[in-house]
Amino acid sequence: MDVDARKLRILQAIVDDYILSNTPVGSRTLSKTCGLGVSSATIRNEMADLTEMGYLVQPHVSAGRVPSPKAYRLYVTSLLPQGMGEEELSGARRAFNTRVRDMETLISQGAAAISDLTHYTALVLTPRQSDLKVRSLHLVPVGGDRALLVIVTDSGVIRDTSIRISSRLDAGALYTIGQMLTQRIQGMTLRQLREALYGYAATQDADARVLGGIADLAAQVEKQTESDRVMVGGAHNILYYPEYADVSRARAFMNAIDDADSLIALLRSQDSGISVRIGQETGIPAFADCSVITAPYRIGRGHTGAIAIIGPTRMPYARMLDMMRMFSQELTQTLSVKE
Amino acid sequence: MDVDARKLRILQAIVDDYILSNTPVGSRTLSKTCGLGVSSATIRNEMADLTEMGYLVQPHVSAGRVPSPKAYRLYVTSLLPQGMGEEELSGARRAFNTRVRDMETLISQGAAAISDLTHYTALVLTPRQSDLKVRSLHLVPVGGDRALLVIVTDSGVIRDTSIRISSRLDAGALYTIGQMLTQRIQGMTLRQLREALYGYAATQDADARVLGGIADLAAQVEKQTESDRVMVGGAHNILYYPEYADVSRARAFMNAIDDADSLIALLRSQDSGISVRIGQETGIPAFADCSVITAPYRIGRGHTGAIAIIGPTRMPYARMLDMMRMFSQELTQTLSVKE
DNA sequence: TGTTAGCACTCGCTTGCATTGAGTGCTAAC
DNA sequence: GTTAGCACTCAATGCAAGCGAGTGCTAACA
Repeated sequence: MDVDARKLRILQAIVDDYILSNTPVGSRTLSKTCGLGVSSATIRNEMADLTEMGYLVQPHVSAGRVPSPKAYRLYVTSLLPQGMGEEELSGARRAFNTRVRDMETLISQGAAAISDLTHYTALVLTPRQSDLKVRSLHLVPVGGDRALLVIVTDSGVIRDTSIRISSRLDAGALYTIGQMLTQRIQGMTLRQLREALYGYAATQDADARVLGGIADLAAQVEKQTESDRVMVGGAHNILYYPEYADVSRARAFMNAIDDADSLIALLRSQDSGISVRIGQETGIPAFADCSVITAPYRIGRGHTGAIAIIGPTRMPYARMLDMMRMFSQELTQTLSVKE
Repeated sequence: MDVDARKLRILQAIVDDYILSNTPVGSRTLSKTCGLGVSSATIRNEMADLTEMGYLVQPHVSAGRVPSPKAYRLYVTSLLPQGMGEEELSGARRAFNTRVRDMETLISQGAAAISDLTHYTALVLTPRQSDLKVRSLHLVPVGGDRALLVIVTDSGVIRDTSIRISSRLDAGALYTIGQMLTQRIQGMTLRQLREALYGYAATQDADARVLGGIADLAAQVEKQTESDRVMVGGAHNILYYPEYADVSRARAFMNAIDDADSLIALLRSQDSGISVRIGQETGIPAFADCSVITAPYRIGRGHTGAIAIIGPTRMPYARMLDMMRMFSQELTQTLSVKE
């Protein structure tokens, strides 16, 4: 059987309607709204075909039809209606830009901003940083046996962590050490830096030995550069969707959202462009009834972090794709202008 | 009418039972569990008295009794049963300490740790820092027209923010400026520092002028020191309590949790010790059915930050008070050992 | 005087049943 | 190929009956 133009039109109307209403859509209402000028009976015949082909599902025999994941897939791939108007989009762009001005606020507020603007749960994956080049390294005493390690990279990104130092070195000594180390490591990638630090620790290099906590330092760099971080915003937006009126489903969702590792895997597994994953395609059981829209953003030339929103499969895809595309562009631009 | 010993005993049994079961407790079950060896009829008489006195509430005439906020208040004040055993408590202490080792992790993970261990929603209020004394100030170039400002205080706490600097100063120049400023401001409180910076900006002091962004700097210091920050952890723990099986209640709760200002007010309004606020006492309408346990923690000698948990009024107070007391002690100790 | 057994009564909850109505599939006519 | 008509299905709604946990009251008892 073939999916002809009229079937497509009807399918699109069903998805559009269902996205708004969240109730199975019947043939009668459809005959009025889809604009084909055919009667409900005709629609019924077409719907029967679409059901047989797996695009529609009937909750029960006397209910309307609900789009299947397969229908959403087709819809996203080739049936997207008009997206957001330009004026609406630029409003959102302004709202977004007032909240995300640099890498720092991206990490702390980006997820919140995206979730506020989309009303979905938002994820921000920080860029994998092991390929960034080191520009300089600084040590700042913070009292006791701890110092703040600041690594400035290529794209202005800072990795700062507090590390232990063996003895009470004063600010001047730490500054000198920082300068010294900077000279040695300038231009290395963070990955190389980490390896070099482990090398220093092993060979007891005279200069490096000054820092008692050199191994600690290397370990910190490793931890910071290897493990991506993912920030979640607006997880409880999910409570506004009737699909999650049942608290146990909301709980399952929240638990999945808490599992940073699988979220990272989810965001890392994207292809280079913006992508939509529907239902099972997410690969996470708790998101079987959800869709995930992922978009990359870039820092400097190397790739790449990712942003994502998660919501019920019933999602206004056209709008959300516009939004995510815009966020991605704005972020990439904002973060590379910094350099 | 008098609240004699037996009434107290019965009230305590009712609260204990209700905390576990979340169902109105009847006279029959009570006569078996409260250990007084009296019949249900006697209990009924006592319960009638307690109801009249406002300690108990009947959802409807043929249901058991439910403790009123007044009952919880009495319970917390003078009826607390045995708290946690020492071995159980020290287990929790270990779990907590492996997750919160310093100020930094306190801010980023403290709320998560507390909520995980208590299964309630946890709040961490960062200490008001305007009274901390400045030990040193450092500037680290991070590319472009931005520098990282690190202020090291009295208690090893770091406030770091990125500020704009007018021209491209290299690391050496920034270091010198940092040293210079450190000499001038050492020993000031953060509040004094802020005022001094505004002073510099106004008088065009020769040394300070080097920093084009001095006003920016002052503003940042003000922002960082004046506005308390509150971190929330485990907000969705609330979904595990049947009191919030209705999603609209969960939503209301989440919205209240998102209102940082009122949370800060809530945590700031505590007295010096550990405190329990029940229902209306919280002063936040959305928490009318909740209790909040607040505990202060100290950094150095000045006070103080606060931690809190929020959950349904039906809360195992004895355990939670033990826990919060322990968290508070551990934090205070961990953070002052740092010095 | 305090305690207890007994009993009628209340009322939320569950179960079962009939009704409703939106929506379907099928058939026959256009 | 399209449409009108019709019988059928089934979730949802409303209603009544029965159940049972729990109460208040009264009378008897220690």
